[in-house]
Amino acid sequence: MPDTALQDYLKAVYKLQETAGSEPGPAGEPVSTSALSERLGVSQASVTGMLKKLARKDFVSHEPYRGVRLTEAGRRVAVATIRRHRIVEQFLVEALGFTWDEVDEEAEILEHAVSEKVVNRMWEVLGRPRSDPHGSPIPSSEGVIEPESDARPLTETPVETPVRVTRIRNRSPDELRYLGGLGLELGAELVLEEKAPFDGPLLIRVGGRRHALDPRFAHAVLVE
Amino acid sequence: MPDTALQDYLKAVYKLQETAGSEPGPAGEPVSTSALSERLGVSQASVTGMLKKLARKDFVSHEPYRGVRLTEAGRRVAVATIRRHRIVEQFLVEALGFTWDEVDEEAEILEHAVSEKVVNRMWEVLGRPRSDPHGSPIPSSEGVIEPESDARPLTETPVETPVRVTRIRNRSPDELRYLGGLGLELGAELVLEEKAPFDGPLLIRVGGRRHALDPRFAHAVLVE
DNA sequence: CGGGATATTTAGCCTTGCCTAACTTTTTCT
DNA sequence: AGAAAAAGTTAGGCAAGGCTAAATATCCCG
Repeated sequence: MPDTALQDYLKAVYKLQETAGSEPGPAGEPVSTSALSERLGVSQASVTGMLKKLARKDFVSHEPYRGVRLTEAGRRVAVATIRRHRIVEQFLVEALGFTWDEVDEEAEILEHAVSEKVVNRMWEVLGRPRSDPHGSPIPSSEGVIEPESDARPLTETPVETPVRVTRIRNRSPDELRYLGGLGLELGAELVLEEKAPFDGPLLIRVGGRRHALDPRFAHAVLVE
Repeated sequence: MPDTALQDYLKAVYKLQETAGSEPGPAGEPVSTSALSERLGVSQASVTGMLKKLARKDFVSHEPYRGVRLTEAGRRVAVATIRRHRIVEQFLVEALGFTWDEVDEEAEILEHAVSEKVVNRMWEVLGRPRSDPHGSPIPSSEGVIEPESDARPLTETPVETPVRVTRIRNRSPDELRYLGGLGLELGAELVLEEKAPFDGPLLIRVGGRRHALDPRFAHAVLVE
């Protein structure tokens, strides 16, 4: 695909706006050059260059020195890319027997190669799933993302109350395998037993077993 | 993928060596710059440039003004690319419900995006097929291509002898739909009723129906 | 408020793969 | 054979997307 880079940048802007706790799009928080540089593994100068191009094509609005935000057109491209990514992931797991830790890497490439026709067929064959193997919602072909009920990071859940894992926002195969090893899979029941004062490890109980959980992981685990 | 162009060139050299009736590889017929230019839809100058690069990397041997042939390394890359292409095509038809005329285009892109792991899983899920939707053999993962029994072009088959369609070497969706409309599908029985003297249309009978067949199509239909 | 630290942009360069135009080699045809 | 045609190569450019180094904005803190 010729616009692999373009899609990757827009997706990164989208996710960073989202991470900032804002609606990705013209109204959300702007995203800094350095954040994009880090996320994409590319020099800041390269980011600036690409942002100018994206701004010229009206996919982002760029105020020099103050970051970018997606335009409506940019948001559409980003969401379509995320849709392809998540459907491909789900397909790799459900139809081809991959494990959840292997699929992000593969999908990162396939999301740029798979046509709308192919991805829509995959989605049909899978029975029109609403989420991917990590519990992330699959946007509709019209670009709508169903809001996630009331899932919250494990770090913000009350102590001694049973909750269920609904989503795991983590892309590292190693870390996903580690979490899976603890029994932290989608749908797993768990109880938060002890929350460290500031940013220390959490103590959780999953399937009768107790584990200490690094807060960085815990933040990526959404429960309800 | 970074080496999309490289794979496309090597695949084209492979197919052109093969078309010349020779074993693709160091021993086969050399392929001309202009043949590659036409097949790849790229200027002759561009072909020359790329051939120099491929020669530098030892994927082809290039005698200036006299064409190129694949080295053993080049053959391996070409065959692996063809394997991915054909497995993807078969998968699109068998697992995703595409029709045989739609899949070449899609596979042309996916062949560069799909990892060995993914393509091998597809092949397993399909039940280890030996050929693709057009009857073309799927190379093994070691790069071996089973020789096709004694399939011959329809143009070289004796008159009034029933034969069976084993392969259709044609990539144009329009033409494939046209052939399908005549009943010329894999496995179809047909009889060649009349062969024009030099290069005129053939008269064939398929499933009780008689059709005139342009010799260019007829050459692409292999039978046994 | 001023200045150093940090973030961002600009300038200049590289590689890929493509292009056209001009030149050279090979082929073909009389 | 010898010239015209065809095929192939070289030269010079362009757009994409990267990079580093240098210049400039912004931020933050004493």
